[in-house]
Amino acid sequence: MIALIDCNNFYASCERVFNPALVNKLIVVLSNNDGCVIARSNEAKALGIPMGAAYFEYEAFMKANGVEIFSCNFPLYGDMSWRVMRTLEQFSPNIEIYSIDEAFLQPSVALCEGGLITLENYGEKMRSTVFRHTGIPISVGIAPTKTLAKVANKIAKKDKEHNGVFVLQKENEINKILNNFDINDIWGIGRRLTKKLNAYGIYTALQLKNMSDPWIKKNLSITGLRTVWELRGIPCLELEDIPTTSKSIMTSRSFKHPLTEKSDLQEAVATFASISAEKLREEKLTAFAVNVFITTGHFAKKHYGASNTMSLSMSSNYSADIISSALLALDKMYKKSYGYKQAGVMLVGLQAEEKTQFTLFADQKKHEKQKKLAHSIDLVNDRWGREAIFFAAVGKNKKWVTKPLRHSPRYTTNWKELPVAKANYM
DNA sequence: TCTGGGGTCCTAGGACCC
DNA sequence: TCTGGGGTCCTAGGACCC
Repeated sequence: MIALIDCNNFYASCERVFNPALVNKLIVVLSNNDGCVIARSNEAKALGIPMGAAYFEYEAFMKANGVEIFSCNFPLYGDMSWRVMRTLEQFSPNIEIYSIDEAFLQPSVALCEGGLITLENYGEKMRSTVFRHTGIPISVGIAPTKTLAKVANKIAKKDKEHNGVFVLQKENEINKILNNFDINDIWGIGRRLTKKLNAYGIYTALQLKNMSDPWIKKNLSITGLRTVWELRGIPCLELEDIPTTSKSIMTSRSFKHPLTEKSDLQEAVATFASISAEKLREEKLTAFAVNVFITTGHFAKKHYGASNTMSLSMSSNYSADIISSALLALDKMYKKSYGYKQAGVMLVGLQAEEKTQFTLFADQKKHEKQKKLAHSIDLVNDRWGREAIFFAAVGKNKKWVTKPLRHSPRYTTNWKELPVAKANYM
C-alpha cells in the first residue's frame, strides 16, 4: 500500500497560518509579477475564480467580492513545506517528497500490517500531527499503487464525510470509484489525452482500465500503459525515496513590460545564468552546456522566439563560465526591434562535481582558485542575501524586475519581517 | 497596459556507422 | 548499373506533472 499526502490549497493555507484573520476568507495567491492566479482557497474556488486566471481580468471581480490577494512568497512556502515533510518523516522512513506540497509514503509496516492500527487511523494520525505541528491541513489517500493513491486523495479532499482520509483497497470498491472518476482527473492523463480518449468514447477511469493493452500502448504509449496497469492495482511506479540528482536546472522569468534594449536582456540573462550556477553548486553538480531562450510571447503582434545551446569547453559550475557562455548564446539570437517578454537559462549535461574531467590544457590551479572563490561568494550571499556579491555582468539596473504588490512577511525565514518580534522591540 | 516557473519522460526522425 | 538491413546516438517536439 502507498499513501499520498497532499497539503490543502497549500499557498493559501500558508498565508492563513500566520494570519488567523484569514480563516474562512477568500484568498488568492498571484504568480511572479502578479500576472495570474496560482493558488486559491476553497472559498475562492467556490466563487468561480479559475486556476491561472489573469489578474487584470479578474481584479475588479475579486475586489468586489472581498478576496484577499497575495503576491507569491516562496521563501515562506518553501520553509513551511520543509516543516510538513519533517513531520511526515516521523511516520515512515520510506518517503518520497514529490513536490512542494505533496509526498508519497509507504505506511509503516510494523504498525499497519501488524494490525496494530488501521490504515484509516494511521492517516488520521498523520493529519492531526501535521496540523498540530505546522497549522497546515492535509488530505491523505491510501491505495495499492501511486496512481490509485492519487485517486483516493482526490476523494478524501472532495467528499467531506471522509474527514480528509480515504483508503481504497477492495477491487469492487475501486471499480465503483473509478466508474465515477473522470479520465481527466487521472494522474498522467492531461488535456490532450482526455480529448483523444473522449473521441473514442472513453470518459471514465473504469472504461480506460478495461481497454486492451495493445490498444493502450498504441494510442497512449508506454507511459499510458503504466498508468492503466496502476489503475488495475499493479504497481509500475516505484516509491523514489532516494532523491535523484537533477538532469537540468532552469531559471527563467517573464517581464512585466517587454524588453527592447539589448543591454537589459543581457543583464537579465546574466542574472539567470548566475542563479542557475548557484543552484548547480548547491547540488554539487557541474554542467556541460548552457541553453538560453528568449521569446516575445504568444501575445505579441510581432512574434519571435529562439533558443541556443553553447557547450562549455570543460564542464563547470563557475558563475563566470556559465555567464559568458549564456551571453554568447544570446548574441547569436538577439534581434533588434522586438519586445521580449520572457527569457531563461537552462543548464544541461549535469554531472557530479567530483567527477569533473580536466581537458588536456585545463589549468588545475586556476580551477581550484575559482572553486574557492565561488564557495566564498556563496557563503557571503547566504549570510547577507542573494547578490550581496555578484558578477558585473549581472548588473544593477534591473529594469526588468518589478516589485510585487502585496507580499506577506517571510514569517519563518526572516526575523526582521516577524510582526511579533518587531512589536517587542519597539 | 497586464497572461508563472520549474521539471520529467517518451517518440519520431535524421545522421551516421558497418 | 543495381541500391540491404540493422544498429546507435542525438535532437526536437509533444505530452505530462506540480
